[in-house]
Amino acid sequence: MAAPRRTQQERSASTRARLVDAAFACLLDGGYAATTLGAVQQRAGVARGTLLHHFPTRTALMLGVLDDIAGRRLAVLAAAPSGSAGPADWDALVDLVWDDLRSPAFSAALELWVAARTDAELRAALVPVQERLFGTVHRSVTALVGDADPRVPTLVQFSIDLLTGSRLAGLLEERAGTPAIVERWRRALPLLAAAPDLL
Amino acid sequence: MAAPRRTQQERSASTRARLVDAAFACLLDGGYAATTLGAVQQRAGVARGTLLHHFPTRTALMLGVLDDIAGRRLAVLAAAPSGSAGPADWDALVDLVWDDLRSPAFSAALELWVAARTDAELRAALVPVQERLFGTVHRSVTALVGDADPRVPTLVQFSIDLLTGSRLAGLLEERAGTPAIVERWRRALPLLAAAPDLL
DNA sequence: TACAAAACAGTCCGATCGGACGGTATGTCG
DNA sequence: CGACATACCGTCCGATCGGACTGTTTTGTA
Repeated sequence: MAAPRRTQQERSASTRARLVDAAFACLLDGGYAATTLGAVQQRAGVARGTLLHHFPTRTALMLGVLDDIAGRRLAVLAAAPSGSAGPADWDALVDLVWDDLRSPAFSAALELWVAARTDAELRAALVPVQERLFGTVHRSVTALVGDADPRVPTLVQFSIDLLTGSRLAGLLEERAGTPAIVERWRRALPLLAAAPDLL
Repeated sequence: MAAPRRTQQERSASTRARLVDAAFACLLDGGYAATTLGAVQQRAGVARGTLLHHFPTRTALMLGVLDDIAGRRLAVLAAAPSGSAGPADWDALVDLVWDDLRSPAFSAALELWVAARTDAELRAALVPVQERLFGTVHRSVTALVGDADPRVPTLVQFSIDLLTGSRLAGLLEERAGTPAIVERWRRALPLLAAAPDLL
């Protein structure tokens, strides 16, 4: 063993991380239903009892994954360059959102999301996270573009929703036209930003 | 019994329909995982053997539901008024898509969709249906708007994707700002349609 | 009216699920 | 160093899953 001495906190955190990572991986390539205690346990190289020690129920494990995903997405946003005070950088906005949507985290989050629709406990935990995430995304992305214009929030929401829908349509199989759509939306954004009579 | 005489085909079709409806309902309020043979059987008021007689496997049952959903959505599109040759009716486009997205069929389809990401057999059956559906939606909706302008397909795709993303965000809990976003997109569409330099 | 086929019914089975539990090793602190 | 807490481990259990199976009723045909 290369780790001769580790504090309890280190041991615990390390195992927890391994479990969350394993669950995330299971979620990604097997979906919510296939993310069973056995599969996660095996993937993490950990005994059954260990898993249930850190996460007393399956839902608790899912919430752990959720926190992890949310944390990572928030970290990405925090690392994004905040408003350069220059002209609204719509390209950067599209890049930021689009990259996020194409990350594995989105697929895993989608699994949890859809599962939460019919699982009260999961939904109860997911809704606040979602709101916090939406709020932060919106704030972070608005900072990228500037908020002098009252139309900015609307255009940001347009972009998020449009790209999300686009990503969802390409979930099963890459849609041929998607890159073109994203590219055209890039060009459409400044037009709308300049349009005088858009509320 | 009010049905004194029914041909085999009628009986069979009726039971099949009951099974599909029951599976659809299960999918809707329990999700994919909770749509078990037992639940469907019980909901349809049918014995186990009957279910497996009509649908030899669970996946076959899901494919039955898929066909049903696809058929209904296609029927709605077929019933939509085709191009009145008047000026592009963007409002009708938004209505058509938005109504479809808010129907229960969308939630059920989403369950199948997400499940298909990690289920090869389901995906193999879903991808062609999806393409046919997308194509028909696009064609039907384009007919509603007219295709004189080469920018129309892009704007149609923009609308579908944007509304889809908006709907997804409101899946767990109605997002407060969603109606406003839809309303603003209604106003944005003609602006983009009139913009000269949008490819 | 006799009979084959198809719809329908109910029971059974191996596999697997989430989770409970008691026991062991490993850090932590008086 | 000894008592304690916490991380880790492996086995067991009731419930439930998908689906195989055999028998019964209903229907169309000869």
